[in-house]
Order: sequence, then structure tokens, then C-alpha cells
Amino acid sequence: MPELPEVETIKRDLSILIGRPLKAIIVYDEAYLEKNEITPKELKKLEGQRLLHLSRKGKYLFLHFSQHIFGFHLGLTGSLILVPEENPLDKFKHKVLSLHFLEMSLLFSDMRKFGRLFLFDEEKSFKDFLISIGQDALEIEFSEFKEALRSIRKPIKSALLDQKVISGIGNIYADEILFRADINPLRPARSLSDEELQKLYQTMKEVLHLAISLRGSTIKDYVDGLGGAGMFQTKHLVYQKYGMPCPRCGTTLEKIKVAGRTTSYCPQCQR
DNA sequence: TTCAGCCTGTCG
DNA sequence: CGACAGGCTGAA
Repeated sequence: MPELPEVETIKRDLSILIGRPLKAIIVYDEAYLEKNEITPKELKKLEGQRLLHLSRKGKYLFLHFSQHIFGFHLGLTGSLILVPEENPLDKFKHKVLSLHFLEMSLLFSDMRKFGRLFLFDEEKSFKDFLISIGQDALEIEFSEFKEALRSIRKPIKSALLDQKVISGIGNIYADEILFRADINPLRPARSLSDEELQKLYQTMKEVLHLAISLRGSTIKDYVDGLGGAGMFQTKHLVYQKYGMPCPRCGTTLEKIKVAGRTTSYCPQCQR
């Protein structure tokens, strides 16, 4: 899915919508709404409201309207694409819904249907929801980062992927960050020294910022808010490169499973 | 803490 | 045909 850098890229692309009134909503997949416990009627309430601002926490993106907050989690294949002129017959596959703003439409599609939608009508429930998500990987302070990992016995990669610990990192960035920080993905999180934690923290921020500057990673399905591809995949050093030589030492990159996810790492460089 | 299950598509 | 894919959840 879109991980933090991809969601941040989409958020920036959508900022052109800020200030515009939402003229209409068209729902193409009612079952998708139902699964997310949103009725078409509730959603209709958004019509006429103005988009005030956008926000993101981890992999969640929120559209703040005058009276409601509409949240998206893109799962593995969700996309939010801005099109200048709405064309109900367009070729987007797996369309879920479209939001028609003044002179622009936003299309939400989701092939695998792992994405989720959230509709909040009060500030309190929204705040409670935010609290349930771990601190954003770009916002978290070192002291919190250290504190959060100190008590975790499971592998460091599992901890990085746990959105309740830190939010925003997925399988691509976990592998890329751990390689660049020279840390073995299987190390119990609590076994990392202060020095290693410091390096991991720094590396995490650097990799995420660099990925955002390159508009995210496009492996297969991800597209930004304008329907374009990201470029960070050209900088991947280990993600899905098992069997190939380590770019630093030449040792063959190994493939293992961590937290149920395929993991690629260098057994020589990552200790 | 792990792991099937949720979905659809693609590749070997 | 099976295996696998940027993720999360709930049950064991």
C-alpha cells in the first residue's frame, strides 16, 4: 500500500482542493461503504460542505469538511486521483466513489478492497481515533521512539510495522530503513543499544523524507494524487532484492519472513 | 505474538 | 494451478 511517503505525496497533491465546496458525491460501490459502516445517506451530508484542510497521521488521510471529517486508509491498492473534469464513464477500474468539487473531482478506487473509510461527525470521536494510532513516524521524538521500543520483545521489524507503536512504516520502508541502519530485522526491539536506536531513528527520518521528495515508491499499483508514478523505487537497496548481491558488501541478500511479511536483508551488514 | 482471512490480479 | 503482493484485524 501507500505507506507514509505515498500518503503524504497524495495529501500534498490534493491541497489544491482546499477551500472548494463539495458539490456532489457519487457512490459506485455501495457494498464497500456498507463494509465500512457508512450509509449513503450519511455520506450525502457532506454535499454542500467546504473542504477546510487536509491532515495525515501514519497512513491515514483525512479530509476536513465544515461539519464532518472524511478519513481514508488506502490498504494495499487504494488510490485517490484528482481529475479536472469529471467524466462518469471514465476508465478507472474498481471505482468506489467520487467527490465532485467545484471544477475538480476526486476519484477513490480500490482493486483489492483492503482500504477503509471513516466518517466522523464530531471532533471528539475523531480525536479518540487519532489517539488509537501510534505516533507518526515523522512526528515522533527520539525519547518517545526509544521508550516505545524498549519494552517490545518481538523483532524490530515487527515493531516498526506495528502501527500502534509508530505509524506510517510498511514493508518497503521497514526493509530499506533497517538495511541503511545496519540492523538485523530479527533483533528483538528491546535488545537495541541506545546508539543503535539513535541510528535507526535518524535513518528512519532520512529515508522517509527522501522518499517523500521522490514522491513515493511505485512497484505496481501506487499512483499519486494526479495519477502519476513515484520514483523512490529506483533508490531501493534491498526491498524484494533477495537473491541479489548486497549493494554494499556483495553478500547474497537473504529472504526470510518477519511478521508474516517477506523480508530482504543482508546477513553480513545487518547485525 | 503469530496467522488466517479479507480481495483481486499477476506471474511462474 | 499455486504463490505471492505497499495492510490490518481478530481469534488462538
